[in-house]
Amino acid sequence: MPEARSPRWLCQNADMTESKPPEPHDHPEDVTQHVGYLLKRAQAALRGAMDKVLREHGLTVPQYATLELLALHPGMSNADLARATFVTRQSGNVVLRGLQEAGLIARPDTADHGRARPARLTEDGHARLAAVQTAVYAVEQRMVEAIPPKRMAALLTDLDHIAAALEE
Amino acid sequence: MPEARSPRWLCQNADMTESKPPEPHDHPEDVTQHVGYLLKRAQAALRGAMDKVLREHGLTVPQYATLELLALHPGMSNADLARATFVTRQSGNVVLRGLQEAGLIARPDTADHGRARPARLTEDGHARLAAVQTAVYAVEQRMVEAIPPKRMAALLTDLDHIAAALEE
DNA sequence: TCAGGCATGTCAAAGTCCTGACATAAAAAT
DNA sequence: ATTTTTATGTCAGGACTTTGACATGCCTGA
Repeated sequence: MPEARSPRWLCQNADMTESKPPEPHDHPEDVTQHVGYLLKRAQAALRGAMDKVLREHGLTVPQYATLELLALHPGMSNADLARATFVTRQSGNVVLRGLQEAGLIARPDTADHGRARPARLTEDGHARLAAVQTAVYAVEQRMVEAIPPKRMAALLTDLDHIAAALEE
Repeated sequence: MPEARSPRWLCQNADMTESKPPEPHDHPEDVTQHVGYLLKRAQAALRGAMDKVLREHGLTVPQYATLELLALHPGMSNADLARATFVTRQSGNVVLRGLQEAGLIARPDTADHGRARPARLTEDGHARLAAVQTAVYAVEQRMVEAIPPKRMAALLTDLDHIAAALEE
């Protein structure tokens, strides 16, 4: 018997009279069972947990993501980072500026090639990132432990395929 | 051989010199391979596709979600809907007000029990929802087709477990 | 060569959402 | 019965993000 996957916090004033028939896959009329809804739910939970952890270190989620990406790929430009963190260039710009004012990243005032100004972590940036990573990785660990190890690889590829299918 | 899962739009100015060693699971240093990142990527892609489709019908994503939930569970209150759509009560309130001004939902001016005012779809609300559903379900279909049917159930439960693990 | 296309960085305005706070009403605890 | 706790709706303020627009610098093709 499949256990109830519906969150039970929407049962307050609503009439839950009709019980869901099994309706195995394809198009269950219960929206909370759709892939999109579950995806959003998981992402919202992750966002909340990340926010909570990062706030103690004075960082926002996009700021942390930028730090992590710059540690892996030094020299990324604002546009690169914006695409990679799924925000607009404009938002990425304010993120970068905040990071720069905080002294965590540095980028040349003038671009030698094109207009892109490659950003890099400062000493403080590396230190701040290292300090945050333990806390963030603990959150990720909670996620990893929530799913059977055998299915991890499949989950990653499925998520990747979903993203690819929706990005055209 | 595992195909490259890294998006290649971050290879502009960054130095991609060091090639990632396989490092099967657990803690790959490439952040774009972490569960959290893939999750965010998939959700961002979904959000974008939904936005694009819903704009043609004059609805935002939270508004559509509210309509869908009200169709399934008439009588949900603002707080109920806010929780179910993963926004704050305040944001949920403006969503509901917009829907009410558009004549898609109706709720009593006075609460008979407590302060909660149960909301319901109007005739126009049902019609608008039906008009949008075909377009939205087409998007969902692209997602569903992107993953092997055998893994669908596992994916849903995995996403559910992830959300549950992060919500405490 | 040079004209168009394309990518990037940035500005201004608007929109969206959240945090913090308060008042009210039901439920629970004392 | 009174107090405390919890839940809801709402207001004001601010933080963040997006849309739209413009200027600049490569790059490709005629």
